[in-house]
Amino acid sequence: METTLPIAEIARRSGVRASALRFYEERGLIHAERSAGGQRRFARSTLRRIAFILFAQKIGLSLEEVAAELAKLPDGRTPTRGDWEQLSAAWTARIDARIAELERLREGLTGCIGCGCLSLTHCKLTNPGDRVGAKGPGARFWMG
Amino acid sequence: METTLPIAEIARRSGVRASALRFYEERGLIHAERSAGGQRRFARSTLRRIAFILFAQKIGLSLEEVAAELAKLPDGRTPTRGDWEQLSAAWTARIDARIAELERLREGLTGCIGCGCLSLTHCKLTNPGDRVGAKGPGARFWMG
DNA sequence: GCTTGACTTCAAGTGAGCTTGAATTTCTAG
DNA sequence: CTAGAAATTCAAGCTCACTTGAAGTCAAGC
Repeated sequence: METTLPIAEIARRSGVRASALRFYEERGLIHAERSAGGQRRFARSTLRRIAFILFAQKIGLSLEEVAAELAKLPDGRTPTRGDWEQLSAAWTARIDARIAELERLREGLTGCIGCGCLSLTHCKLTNPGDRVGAKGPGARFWMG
Repeated sequence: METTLPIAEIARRSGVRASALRFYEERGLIHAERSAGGQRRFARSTLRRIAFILFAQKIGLSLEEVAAELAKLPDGRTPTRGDWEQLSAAWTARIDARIAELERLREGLTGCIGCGCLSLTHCKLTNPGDRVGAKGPGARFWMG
């Protein structure tokens, strides 16, 4: 059983295109040994790293943020389950925050439709005379 | 009380930069009358339209999708509260779906860490011999 | 009338996250 | 050994959602 995998195999198993894998390597997100002829040879553990990247992207991290997270992994050894869990633990909060935001938006949608912004009747009452116009400049105060 | 507002005023009240407002107009998301000299004059109701755009973006719609939604509004008259509610009603489902996805991701994070992808111990048991590799090609089957 | 600031258009630039194409080299099966 | 599949690098291109800059016009106060 070979210990390393060529790029096409990693691409096939992860569902991530080879061009993207090269891009990730360039950005330092993954690493590959090289064959005698200079072709990439990925460790099996790279698959988990890629899974982590996809996961992180799904919950809204940029590649740069993912790189920062992955940089926290131990250098010498293959990461353990504990290593991964430590990395991902902090994300629960992030997911919760995003869920809370979406719930807030849904509230706005069914109720006031985003009080102070989208309502036609209610918010005219609470905000007579287009008072928001007097608040001065400020970026995107409607939505944060 | 003037019935229309210049671009800077709309920018100030909405928190959206003038360049973005011009961009939105170009894409047909908002509309402006023109002064004798060719300057944009926005109706007050444009503010609500912009709020709608920001709201839609927050829940993940592209500008193109927002344009499609806004195209459903009645042409002749200023949209009523009912018009807006009708537009935004369908989004509750979308928000719910996104929340459900995030909850699923959170599950994977605390439990198996995305079974079939991130676990080290458990998924080796349920998926011995790297079976995922035998499933053939397919894009991003890990995360959908 | 003049100055100043707000506004105009149009083209080009930005950044994230890749993809595509060209020219070339390496690997593998027969 | 050879054909052809798979890999390489490098530069350029793409989508989205804007921003920036240049060059010029409009509007309002003195």
